[in-house]
Amino acid sequence: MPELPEVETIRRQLCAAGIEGRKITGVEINWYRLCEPVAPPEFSKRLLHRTIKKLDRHGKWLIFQLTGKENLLVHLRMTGGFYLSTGRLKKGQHDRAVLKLSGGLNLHFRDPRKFGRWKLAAGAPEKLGPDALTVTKKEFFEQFTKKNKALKALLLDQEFIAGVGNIYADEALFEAKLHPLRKSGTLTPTEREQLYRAVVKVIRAGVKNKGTSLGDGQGNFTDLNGESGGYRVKVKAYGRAGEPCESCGIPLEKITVAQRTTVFCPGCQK
DNA sequence: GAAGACCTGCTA
DNA sequence: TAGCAGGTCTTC
Repeated sequence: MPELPEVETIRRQLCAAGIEGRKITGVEINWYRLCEPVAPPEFSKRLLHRTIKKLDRHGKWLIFQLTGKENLLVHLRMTGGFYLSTGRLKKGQHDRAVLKLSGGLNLHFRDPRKFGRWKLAAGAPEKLGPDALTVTKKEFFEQFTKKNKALKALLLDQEFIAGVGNIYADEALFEAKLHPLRKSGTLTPTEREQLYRAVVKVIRAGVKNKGTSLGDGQGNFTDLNGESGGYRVKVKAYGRAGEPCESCGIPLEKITVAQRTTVFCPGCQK
């Protein structure tokens, strides 16, 4: 279920666990559609004996920078996640792949819904806008001139900003007091700035709280240690249709925008 | 745009 | 049992 903050949390924890600098000494792929652009046997062969130089991230993509010409790009999609084990390999029920690393560390990729994807590519993922965690106001405004569509659809568009998903899109629009169906081309400069600040604010809050801050108890995101976070800040819009807006008291409404469930306050968001 | 496809597990 | 899920791609 990861959006940018969840992916960033996993990245930081894998780095802290010392994944960088380790060599891939074994590869097991248990789901034939996991990898692109080649089938598991060839994919495994290309990963074997490479060293993870650095673990990077852009938007929702994890980028394993490897020695050699190709990098391993991982997208967790809806239910993907990593965890580590040591010693003799014991596979979990939903493990779709495992990388054995030097020093006896095993990196498991768990993904119940099998939506996650591993890619081998020369560079970074394509067709991504600026990363939502580090985007500058200037970049954000530049992106704005390129598209005119409903704000909710715009925020979910990874070519516009990389990393924002359904929860953080709703939270950012609530924070900015902007209606999800409002066309991006109608925003005043002040409103564009409000939206920029809101996006950065909710994404940073998510990262700070280890990606769990916006869970409302229903979410099942767990970090590397299987923890869902010791404290959480309640979401203000996502998943709260029918509840009173914490700002004006009017019940929040649920609509569908860009095929995604969208919750907003008809009183506050214009 | 909208709808379907990809998948499984959880909740109502 | 039906409906829903925090993502993205393909095809009208």
